Amino acid sequence: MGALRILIADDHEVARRGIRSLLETHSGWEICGEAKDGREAVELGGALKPDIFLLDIGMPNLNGLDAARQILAVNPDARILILTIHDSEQVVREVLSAGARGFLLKSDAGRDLLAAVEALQQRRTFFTPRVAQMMLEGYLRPQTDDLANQHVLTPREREVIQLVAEGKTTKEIASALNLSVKTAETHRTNLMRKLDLHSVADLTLYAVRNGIVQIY
Amino acid sequence: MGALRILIADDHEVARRGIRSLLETHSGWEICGEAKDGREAVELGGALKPDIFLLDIGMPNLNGLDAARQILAVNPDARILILTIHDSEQVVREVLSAGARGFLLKSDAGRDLLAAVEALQQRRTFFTPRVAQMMLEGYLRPQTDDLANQHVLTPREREVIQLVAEGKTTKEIASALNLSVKTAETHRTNLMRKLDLHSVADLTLYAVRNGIVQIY
DNA sequence: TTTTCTCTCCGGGTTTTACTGTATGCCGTG
DNA sequence: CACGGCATACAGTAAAACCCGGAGAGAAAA
Repeated sequence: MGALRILIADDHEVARRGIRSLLETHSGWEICGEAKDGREAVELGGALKPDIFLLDIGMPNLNGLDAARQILAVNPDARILILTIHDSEQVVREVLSAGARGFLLKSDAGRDLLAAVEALQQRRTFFTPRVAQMMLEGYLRPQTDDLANQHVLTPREREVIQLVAEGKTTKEIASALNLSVKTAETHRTNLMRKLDLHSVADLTLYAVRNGIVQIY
Repeated sequence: MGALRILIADDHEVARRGIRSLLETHSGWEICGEAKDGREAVELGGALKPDIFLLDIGMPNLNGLDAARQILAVNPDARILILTIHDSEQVVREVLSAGARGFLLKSDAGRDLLAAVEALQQRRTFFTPRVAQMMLEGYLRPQTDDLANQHVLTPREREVIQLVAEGKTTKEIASALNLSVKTAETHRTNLMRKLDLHSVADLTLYAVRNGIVQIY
């Protein structure tokens, strides 16, 4: 059997070079092509028939998720690994619904990329523990897709995290929501446990990332 | 004369690899070190005395702009090239005021990185036409309240607020900056007094709004 | 030179968080 | 109906954050 043929799609040349350089340390793998956006990835995918597609999400012309859907529509056996800088639950869910077999943060790529490609080579899936955790908590229950984010946190918890992220103390939150201080505390505790976060700053960044509070 | 010694700082290993791979195509250049955040860049800079620093802006622990300021404070002859994904006028202005000799978008890096490093090697500056245009527009315009805000905080305070916004406890901050816990506390207190903010969440939002921490 | 600013450090105090539990009623699904 | 998830509420503890002071060294500005 021949080498495992991999197609890389990323709009940044330095990123493609970095990925290529990392993958080339592994024998038996071949970078059969590079695409600078999703459209090119789809076209090259049809022409080159790679075994594995390595797609960035944020690309011009056609993003990686829509590219994945198009690739899979033509070739359902394509193995797709999504590589991106974003890691909100919303993104994770979209990645999964697009049909990707793996998902990797760019910040983790240095450590996990080889393992991820190996997993896909052996027709397994690859998700970092953090993403796997999100999947367990969010995706396994029936998803109504559009309001997906709401399903991880309860409505009450979303109210609370917004107030936390806006700088309110627990006492102020309790007062604003007509709760006892103890109840507000419980919601905070549950939020931190659910999201595996352990400080107000982390909760605030989560709220920003997920559009629960407005930055501007 | 020896090789031109270059230090690379980027929190993503794939990015560092890509940059390294690109620079290694040029003879007479040597990557003397890699840093995964600004603090490491400052430390390695002191130890290795590179000719050129290649700094990403969005990095944990210490961002590239504050790292540039610290490096230049110790070694005013350091040549610094900023490499980033953001290209707002505000960012350009901060890059210039930090004392960088060059500024490059990551999306342009594949095309322009070698030329940029060459420019700095010859003790010239490098700015892409797009950035040069922004400089012209940005400098003609009197500074808005942004820059004023910038000067409200001391460099030390910016370091502290970044770490606070990244979810570090006061103890962890003290340890990271080699301070007593009391000193770290004082900086926190002063930050809150200066900015008229009164919670970690408010500090975090301030840091996000002012680009001291990266959201993604 | 005097003044101001920055960074450093400390004592002593109160308030708030973070975390671990327990518990009760409500409500919708299977 | 039983079960699970949700919202509610409480007890208690250790840690952290917050806030009030003060103070010295060194650098920069007036």
